[in-house]
Amino acid sequence: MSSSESSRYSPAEVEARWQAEWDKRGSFVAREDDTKPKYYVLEMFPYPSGRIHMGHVRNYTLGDVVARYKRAKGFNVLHPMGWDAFGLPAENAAIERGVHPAKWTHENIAAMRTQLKSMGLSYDWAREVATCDPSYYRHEQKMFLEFLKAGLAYRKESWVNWDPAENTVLANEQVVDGKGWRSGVPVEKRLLNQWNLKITHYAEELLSALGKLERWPDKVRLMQENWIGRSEGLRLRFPIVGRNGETVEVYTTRPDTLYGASFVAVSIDHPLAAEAAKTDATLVEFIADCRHTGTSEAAIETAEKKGYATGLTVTNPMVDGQVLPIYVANFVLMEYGTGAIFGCPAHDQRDLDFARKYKLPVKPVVLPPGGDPATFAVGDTAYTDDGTAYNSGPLDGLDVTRAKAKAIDMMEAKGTGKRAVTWRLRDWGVSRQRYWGCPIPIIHCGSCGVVPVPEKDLPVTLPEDVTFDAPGNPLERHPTWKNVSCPTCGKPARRETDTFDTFFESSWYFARFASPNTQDRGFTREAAKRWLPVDQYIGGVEHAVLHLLYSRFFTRALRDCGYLDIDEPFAGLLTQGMVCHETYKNADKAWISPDDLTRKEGGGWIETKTGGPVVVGRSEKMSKSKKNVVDPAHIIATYGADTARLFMLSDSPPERDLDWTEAGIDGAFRYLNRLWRMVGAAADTLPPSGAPIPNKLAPIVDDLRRRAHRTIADVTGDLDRFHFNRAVARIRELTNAIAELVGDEEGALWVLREALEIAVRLVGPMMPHLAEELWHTLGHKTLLAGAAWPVADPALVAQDNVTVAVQINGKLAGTLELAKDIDAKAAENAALAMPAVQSKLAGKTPKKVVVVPNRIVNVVA
RNA sequence: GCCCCAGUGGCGGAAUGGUAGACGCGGCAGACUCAAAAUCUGUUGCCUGCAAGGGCGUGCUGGUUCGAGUCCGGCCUGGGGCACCA
Repeated sequence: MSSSESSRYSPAEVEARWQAEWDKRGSFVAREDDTKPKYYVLEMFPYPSGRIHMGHVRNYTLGDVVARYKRAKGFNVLHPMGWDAFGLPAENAAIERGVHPAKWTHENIAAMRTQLKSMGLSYDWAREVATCDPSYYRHEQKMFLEFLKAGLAYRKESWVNWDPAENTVLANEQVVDGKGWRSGVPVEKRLLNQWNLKITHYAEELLSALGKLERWPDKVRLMQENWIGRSEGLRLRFPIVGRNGETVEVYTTRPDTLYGASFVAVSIDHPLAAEAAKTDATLVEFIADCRHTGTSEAAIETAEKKGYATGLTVTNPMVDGQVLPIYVANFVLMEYGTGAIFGCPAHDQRDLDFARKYKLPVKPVVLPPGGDPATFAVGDTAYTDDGTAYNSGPLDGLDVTRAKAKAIDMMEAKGTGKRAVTWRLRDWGVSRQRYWGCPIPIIHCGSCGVVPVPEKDLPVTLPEDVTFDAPGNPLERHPTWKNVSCPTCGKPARRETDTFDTFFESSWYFARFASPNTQDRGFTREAAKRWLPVDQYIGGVEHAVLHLLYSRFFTRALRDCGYLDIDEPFAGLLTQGMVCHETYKNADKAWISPDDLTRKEGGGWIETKTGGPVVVGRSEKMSKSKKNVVDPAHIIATYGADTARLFMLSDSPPERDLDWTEAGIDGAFRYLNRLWRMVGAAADTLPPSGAPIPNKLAPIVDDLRRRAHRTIADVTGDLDRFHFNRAVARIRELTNAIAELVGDEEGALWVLREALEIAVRLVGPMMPHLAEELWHTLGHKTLLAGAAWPVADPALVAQDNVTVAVQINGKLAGTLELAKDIDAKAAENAALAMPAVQSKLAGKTPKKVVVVPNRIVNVVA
């Protein structure tokens, strides 16, 4: 090899070569080998949009480091990849470009598969699945029928979120700030017949099991806890005056404030409101008016609290003889609690606003600590904190907690109320009025009603001859597809034309991967038992309550239907941060791409095209709209996958946002080349391993070996805790130490081999192609991808001496080299003997000396 | 409004209550070169001093401690989640 050739590393050639080699040897095929402990690492599978983006690169790099590391540590690793292939972009492509969603999706999958393969990710591609494949979705049709039998799926007419841009229903989880999570268009309320999954059946379990998910981020657990939203309180019936036995049932978490009640309010959707409206035209108008108000954050924020007095009254079951008016109010939600509340203005801000507006009494019944019962009054701010009940008959003198308990006991004893737990979580509406999704296996018959498609007729596949030239669901207007005969009575019937929410597919794919693709069988219970739960799941935090909650629910539903034997799908969860990039605007305040910039002399940027000024904005998540996207394909083509991978790992901890910078990628590339040159230069001159070491070199050898083994210990610990950025730093330190010795003539030769090999092996999970290449440069004939993780020699990791800091009154005065585990008195004496300490003490006797073994001596003067 | 998280050099970030700033980026100086690129070496928290050294430093402010970036209280700023949830 000539020197000009050897001074340049060619990522494209080297990476392709090793990818082919791994592929040929089946290095990453998951085996049903029970002699090793299993480890299932999974990254959230992508939607096949057509090209990978930097978020994918980060996600899959993190997963691949874990997979390769665990493989080397002796685990039997399952690391699969697939495609979340149903969804709206495919249909939009069909509408805009006339390409069939299936064709568009499959082409995208092919393109993205090639891109992922160019990253050198250690997937078992034999287990690849695409959720739009009937061999995949037939199983979820079966699951749905099982859910139906088990009472976990039901059809119900209800007010749902309608996205007018996408012409479909959305689940509550898919509405963000009152807007569709993808379209960004305000959702409307529509009354529709929808299929629902009974996630609320598992509300208690989904909440309590969060405590057991020790390897999940607290943040995600907290978000799920808030989303599930458990509250304890009282359901209480208020008898309606003049209507024998009729009552309004309310839900409250503050039964201790019943003596301060001044009104009852019901939702505009409450049956009582509907009934009252029959004879009251003004109320009809009021209700219609309320429906107009949007559900967006801004609309709710500015919407007035409005009420309409029905003229009806109730008696307060807690307070003898008290009569309260019933209002219909725009702020009471039919979907939460009972759709009716009682208002205690003194101790609830919203009730207070309402009471002031409609001139209702405000009577305080909870006295703040130290408050004077004779003078305490509520002004514009309700008192919602703890205190002592007063003006409350039998509750007087009790604190809030005790008063609540007593009030509930009293109402239960009276038979008019019941202790109750209420959840914020609603059932999951899964019907979507779209084509590119899994058909819901149901037939509607005029005589038999809702009839499940018999199992022998599964899968119900999508028709291919559909048109997208009109708005609405193509399945609905297909000439023949929906016409079938009823499986029960044989009469003409109609197929369900809704499809499942695409979160349905991603709620069980992790289980699908447990079985090989060799047959069309979904997954077997045995295979699931072998591999599940996923040991480490990695993906974006944006799914904290969507996908992650649905999957936890699905796992329980599948467990109860006999598919699985576990409760939780993901034992460990790592939520990665976003990949960000600086943003730029030109003189017209339009976003411009970093590709359209030219560096100005003396710093700063100008717009290449116009030469105009550029304003640099803050770093934000890469997005097309802000034009701050960097295409991974260009980076990989220019620098290679290893450089991109190293950069993804080295600058930020995985859970934090990562700033993409040109300088950072250059730095990663520089390091890759440095390591490559270092090993290349050494390889020819290295003595054979095991050759005897000349005595005069022994101290150098000893020192570097200690550093190398220390690095093994540190990097191993860092990888175990996903501290990838620190692991990279430790490896760089080792290579720096090696580099210092390279100049040190013969010394280098004898110490290099072991240290270099260690560096190469440690960097293997991060830069697998380079490491494999260097492993072979160092003379190995086997693959590094199949090699065991290095083990630190405890004798070399142990230290004889330690550096101890010496402080005077907590301020650093100097350091001491002391034998490890030296006794405290000796350490104290050594510290007191230091000139710096002596001069500071100026002859005085220290008041106290604190000795922390092997760490610090603090002299208190 | 409620809940949560984070504030450390010019920048990304390191630091089981024990030497703040590892590692990298950027900067500066130098070597190599006709020159540049690449590479290598040194240096780089701030102030002060010729120097040895000294002083100040982890958003602000109190506290606990021999010792606080780290623990506790209050505040400020930024980010995230939830939001008529009774």
